[in-house]
Amino acid sequence: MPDQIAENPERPSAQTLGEKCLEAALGAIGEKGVEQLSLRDIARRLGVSHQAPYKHFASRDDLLAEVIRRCLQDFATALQDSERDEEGERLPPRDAMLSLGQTYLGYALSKPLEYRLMFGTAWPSVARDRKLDKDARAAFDVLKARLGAIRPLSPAEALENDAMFVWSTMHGLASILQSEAMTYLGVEKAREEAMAHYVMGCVDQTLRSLGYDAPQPVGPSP
Amino acid sequence: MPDQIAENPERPSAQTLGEKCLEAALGAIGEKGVEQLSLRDIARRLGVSHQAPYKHFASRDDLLAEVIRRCLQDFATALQDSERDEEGERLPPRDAMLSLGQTYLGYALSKPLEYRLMFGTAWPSVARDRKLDKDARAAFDVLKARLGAIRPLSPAEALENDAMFVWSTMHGLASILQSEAMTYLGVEKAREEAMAHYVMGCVDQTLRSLGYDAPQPVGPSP
DNA sequence: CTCCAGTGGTAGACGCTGTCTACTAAGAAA
DNA sequence: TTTCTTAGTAGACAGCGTCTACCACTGGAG
Repeated sequence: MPDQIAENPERPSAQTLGEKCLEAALGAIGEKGVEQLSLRDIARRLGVSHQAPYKHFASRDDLLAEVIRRCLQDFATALQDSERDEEGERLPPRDAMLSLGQTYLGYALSKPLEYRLMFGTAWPSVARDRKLDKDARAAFDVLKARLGAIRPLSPAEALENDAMFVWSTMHGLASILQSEAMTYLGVEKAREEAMAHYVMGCVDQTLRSLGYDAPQPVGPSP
Repeated sequence: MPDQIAENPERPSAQTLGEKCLEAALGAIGEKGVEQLSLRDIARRLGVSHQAPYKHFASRDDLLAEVIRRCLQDFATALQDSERDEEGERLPPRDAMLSLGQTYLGYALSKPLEYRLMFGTAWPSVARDRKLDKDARAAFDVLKARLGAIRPLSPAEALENDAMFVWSTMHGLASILQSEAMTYLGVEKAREEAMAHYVMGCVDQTLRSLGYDAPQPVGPSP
């Protein structure tokens, strides 16, 4: 059972097909939706036999899980990178938090395909075995750390609660925006952006009232 | 093209199979997930030929869309009913709003299957033709009306903005709770409920600071 | 009464899918 | 040289949605 191939880049051509499969899968999902993802289709796209992809992925769901993992890692990296500005300078904690929100929403809107794949689709059952949860947790940890930077004295549990509130709203808003929900609720496209901005303002205001107003430096006493 | 059958209950036996299909579909989805929903499977469950369901539904997606519609209607009714207490008495506006939140989350948790079907799965493409959006809008309208009851003087646009914030958070929280997200983020089951309660408290507090504190009676001036 | 159209069911076929098994060619290792 | 692994091919099978054809029953119109 291969199952764990395509990890260490030894030979160039050997790994290429597995990698090409991942790319092609993302493209295929973009064209026809994740429901229509078919191993035979991507084999056809790559001009190989319908069985070739099985040398790199144990099953259709295995390929899908791997695609999702790439997305999760890319997403977590984007969130992490939002801590610094264009010049690579670390932003002050509060600005970093706002930047995180912008990045989160921007990612969901600019890569709706990937976002839906990560958070809008039921993960294939093999996701558990493939330890996808570890990659998902990385993204949530960025959020917790960002809040913790503003209030380093807060207990971890309080930070986690607040992070859950922020995540809930951001995730809900992103889900609504990237689905056609706004459209079939009768909201015109022009107002969508304004509404999204408003909702984010609500989160900001709530955080402020929760004490995430100004950066709280580490106190002098132990 | 039949397409619009199973609407008016004329003969008892004629409509039964269509209805049975809907029930069986909901059951099948509960057992094997919406991805695995198969017309042939439900035909088998009902002991009829693999083509019999096609006399009542034009396609697999058509059946699925109809299932979703039933869920949406049931959901909207539940939200609407939350306006009254056990004795059928109308709650005061603010209490009605809180009751709506409880009902929303309770529905998502007690009927995760239906909730995911409505808001967690990509609607089949025929949903547009079948005018599912009308049913979805009914649920959102309940929320807007509930907020409007507290602040009858607010312009519709402001109410819609605030409704979007409430909906975003509630939807995000519900999505997170009914997926296994909390589990693979390492939150133990015991804390889940407390976190959900905390997040709802955040929404409540935000609404309060937005002026939805006390019921605002209709003013005397036009 | 007869005819005939519509309605709800059956059966068969087609092309698609995932996946199992067997086979082959190339290269590395013994 | 022989043998083992790897990455590909090809064939087969069952399950799926859906198209088409066929059959039985109903209820009116003539």
